[in-house]
Amino acid sequence: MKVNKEFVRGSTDMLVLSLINRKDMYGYQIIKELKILSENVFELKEGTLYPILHILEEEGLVTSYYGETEVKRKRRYYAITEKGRKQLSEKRDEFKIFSNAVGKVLECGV
Amino acid sequence: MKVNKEFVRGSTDMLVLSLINRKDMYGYQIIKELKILSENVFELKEGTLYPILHILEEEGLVTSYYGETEVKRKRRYYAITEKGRKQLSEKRDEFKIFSNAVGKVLECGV
DNA sequence: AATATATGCATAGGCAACATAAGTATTAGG
DNA sequence: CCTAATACTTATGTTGCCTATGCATATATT
Repeated sequence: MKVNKEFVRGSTDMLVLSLINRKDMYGYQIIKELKILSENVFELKEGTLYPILHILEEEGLVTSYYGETEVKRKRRYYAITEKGRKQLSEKRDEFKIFSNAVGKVLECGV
Repeated sequence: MKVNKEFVRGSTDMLVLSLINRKDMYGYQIIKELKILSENVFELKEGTLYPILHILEEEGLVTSYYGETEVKRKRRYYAITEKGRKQLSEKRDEFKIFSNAVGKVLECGV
């Protein structure tokens, strides 16, 4: 993790949803692709991600299923739901409001 | 507070330092001006801010003094230190890295 | 063949940042 | 005179995430 973890707090759900929104994904894959996409800024721990996925599923934002033929190793894939897409959209908007506000405060203090 | 509080977590110190960097300020004033500057996005609670100010002072990032003549009411003013300016600059850079990374992840998921 | 490394998932336990909430005291305005 | 705003303080609780560990399988290395 390249940045203070406290910054990331609160945006993890949104980031995970955003990845799953592209395509169905399994946990381990989410960790790897998030690291690559963010250019090593985000390095989710397994102990962080898996509980989040379980909660997202409980809340009906994603559904899950076992990957079939491709590999023998068990993989639980997650797919975003309509509710999840809506939530993602809201979070995305909220984040923009947030980061714009931070920008305003930081600029004036220069 | 217009946005999920969890987004704000981790950036509070930076925001407070940024305000104090403009000019010496007292606690109550910080709350009010932060609200105005951010256009109601950030609404710090007293129970959040004052402990933060005390910690910033302990860490040598700010110093404090009692306001003198202007008003009778006691006001503890906070001033940023050299160490505080350095810290602010680092946090600012970190936040840019963070928000750029979020941008990358969100964009690709559209 | 034995070992290490990567893949893949799971969960108990703890920390620290912040919110909640309540308290004290002074001043301004109706 | 009484309410609202100003100004600061502190205890207690919540929660998102990390740490740490465990399990199991597949691949690479030696």
